[in-house]
Amino acid sequence: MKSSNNNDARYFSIDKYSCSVEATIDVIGGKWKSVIIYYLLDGKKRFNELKRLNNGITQRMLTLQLRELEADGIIHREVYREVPPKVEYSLTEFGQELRPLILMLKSWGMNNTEKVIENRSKYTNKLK
Amino acid sequence: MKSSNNNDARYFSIDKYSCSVEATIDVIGGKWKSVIIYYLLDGKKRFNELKRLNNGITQRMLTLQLRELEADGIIHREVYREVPPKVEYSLTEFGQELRPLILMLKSWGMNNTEKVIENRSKYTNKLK
DNA sequence: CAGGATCCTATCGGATACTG
DNA sequence: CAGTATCCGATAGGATCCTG
Repeated sequence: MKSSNNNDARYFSIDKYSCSVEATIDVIGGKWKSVIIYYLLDGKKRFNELKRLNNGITQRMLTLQLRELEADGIIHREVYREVPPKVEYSLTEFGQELRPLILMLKSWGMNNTEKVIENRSKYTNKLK
Repeated sequence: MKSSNNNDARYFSIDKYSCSVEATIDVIGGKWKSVIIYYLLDGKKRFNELKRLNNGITQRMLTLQLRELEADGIIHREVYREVPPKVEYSLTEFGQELRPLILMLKSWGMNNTEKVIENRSKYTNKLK
């Protein structure tokens, strides 16, 4: 979470969403969230583990995204009082309900990303 | 599209995506795209029609999002040479392949948005 | 190890005015 | 009607340094 003030756009009411598609995207959208959830589908992960899996994400962004997912009730954050510290992230039961959705995102991407890339370059060339 | 220069982040190769989930989100993510696609599921729509349906979207943003969806091969833009001008947007065959995904986004949102909102406010209060 | 705190830039996205 | 063009503030996101 960015801060605890109530101006945060994430804390508007349900009326904020004119379409429920938008609401779902608000939960799993953004550059990293759906990928984080994807990696949590097969079990809990530690902070640095997630950082390695999400190639290129910075500590700051990972922290922010994890906090938002936690706030939405999608993931659980378990802190072990040890030295050195150990924190494990896992999907909540509620978060598990995203499984079919995330798997479909994965599947669509595997089947169609190449075509998208190809379309984009064709379109760019057509503009010239 | 923002411009025709090749620095545009959208024109990186497939290697840009470390996970295919990320690639899919790049196509349907953002604040408006999935909603636009949702409204196109039941047939072609004109520009201002989409503008009205996407409550609050500005002309500028609608144009930008439509151009990107067109570049990715998701939608088709049909221009009628009339006065006043008439432009119709529709899903391509490729875009139709997103149907199950979009419907699942819609369905998840309908079933779970209230709980998300509730979780968020609980979380915020816990922080105080 | 798992972050918090700062600082900074780039992109997102809105407001307004104009046009073929 | 369906856009462009321009300006601007807000937010996303990265780099770096610090710490229990």
